[in-house]
Amino acid sequence: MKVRTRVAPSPTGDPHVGTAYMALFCLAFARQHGGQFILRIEDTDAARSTPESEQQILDSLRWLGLDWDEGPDVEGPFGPYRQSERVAQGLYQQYSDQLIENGHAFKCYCTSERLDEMRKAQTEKGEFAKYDGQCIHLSAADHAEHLKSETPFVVRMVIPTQGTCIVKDKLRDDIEIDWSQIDMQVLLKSDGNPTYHLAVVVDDHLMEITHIIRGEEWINSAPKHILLHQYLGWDMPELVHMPLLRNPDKSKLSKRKNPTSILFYQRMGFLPEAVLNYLGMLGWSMPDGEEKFSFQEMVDSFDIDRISLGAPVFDVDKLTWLNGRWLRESLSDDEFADRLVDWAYNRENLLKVIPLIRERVDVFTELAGKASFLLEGMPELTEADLQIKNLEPEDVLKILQFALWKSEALRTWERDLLNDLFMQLAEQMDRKVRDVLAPIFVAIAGSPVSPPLFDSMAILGPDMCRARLRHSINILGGVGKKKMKKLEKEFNALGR
RNA sequence: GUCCCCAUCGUCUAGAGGCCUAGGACACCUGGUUUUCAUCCAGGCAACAGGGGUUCGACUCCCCUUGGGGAUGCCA
Repeated sequence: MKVRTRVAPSPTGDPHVGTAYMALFCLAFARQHGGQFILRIEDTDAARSTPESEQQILDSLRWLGLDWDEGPDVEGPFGPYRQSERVAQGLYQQYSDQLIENGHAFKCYCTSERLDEMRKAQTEKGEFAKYDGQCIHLSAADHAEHLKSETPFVVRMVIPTQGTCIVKDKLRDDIEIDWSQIDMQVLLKSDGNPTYHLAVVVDDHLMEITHIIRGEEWINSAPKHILLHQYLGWDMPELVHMPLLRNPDKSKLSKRKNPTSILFYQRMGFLPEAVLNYLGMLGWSMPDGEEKFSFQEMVDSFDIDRISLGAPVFDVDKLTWLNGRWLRESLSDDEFADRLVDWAYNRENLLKVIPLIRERVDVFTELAGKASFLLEGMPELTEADLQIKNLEPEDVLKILQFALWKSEALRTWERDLLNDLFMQLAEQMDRKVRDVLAPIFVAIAGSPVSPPLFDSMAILGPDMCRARLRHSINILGGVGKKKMKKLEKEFNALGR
């Protein structure tokens, strides 16, 4: 059997290190067995998917060297590799129809209001919230009537009313999940797009995926996937559920608490081989215990049974140490110079910076000091640096937190949009623009005197800016749980 | 609430019943090398969540408790 693995990110935000983590193990496993690794774009959520995000995912996985054998930009025999294009071919519709025909799925006309109420009532009774099956009993006449009145509908899958599903996972004992705990999953949304559950099953089968390596968060939906394979008469691929990367507080790694974007680590000046090495040592180890290893070395000694199931905390300190080793031990001076130029010390990057700096210098020697913040990581700040004229320390903290939230909501990171965003914030907070911007200047530029803020932020990019805002918030002692709730309330009251 | 997964130093991990007085690494502390700093070297601190079994013998196997996490969407 030829091994084929896949990673299937949805292009709905920044390229996540979790995606790279899964891709790394998929690739390592595939390479170890002389198999193939496929990149598939799961853009069935029309409202949230963007082409920019897709491009970033492609770029950052490629930056890491996680090259795919087939994907949206690499021709392959099982294309297209973008689900939206597969939707256009009517691929999922066809299987959805087949499932309905065979009595494995049904059309459901229930409104979201009714479903909300139903779930609420079930939860209150201490039950597992799931669809109550109302539309499963509809007669042919009922369906005809709905068809005539063009009632929007979804397609749901039929779930056994009793018994247990056994989920086989290569890394753990058999998992038993009662069918009563499985909802009659929507397969086709009312807009005609498939949900993840239908799309993943159809595509994995059609693309001849043999091993599904994915996050632990999917264990509970595995029964749906197994059942769909049965309904369609297909063989189920082998399952490997990887542990989830965690924040220092052990919750699932999230951008609210940590920089999660691969772009951030690139921007911070990490080497791709070090990042990959670090991801590889989370949940996996070399047989001889060596911590520094290249991807090829990982493949050469790869053994899926050496994956440990405890949830690893993503520790930037250790990544930094490892990156230092790569820098010192694996690069010649020549290569070091080349990498540095590739990274940021190049003409293209300089041309972004010069327009902001040239008016502010008289001789070249002044340049480094004024532009350094654009090439640095976290600015070195103390609490004293964040004492701002006209503002109480509480206000500074609040402004920074609000700025962070505002910036998290921003979809496209551009100068003018940033400008609008913070003008709006000042207005909503009923404060002078200058006062609101002052702490943000310090947090971003490391000094109250700096080139224009929004241009600088645009150059630094969203991840670096968010990280710096968070950095300053932490310097001020951070925001406790209680205070966070209060601030959140206040923030939401600002309106949009 | 219900279901599922997981559990070794603060963090990443080694450990497949006796090799464990639990090993390595990051972080931290101490000392050495270095004009300084960094690197490097040497050393130190620090863990088997708790309770029951099984066994001649449990970090390792089983059960319970606790803790953490996840799922519970017309998001993936």
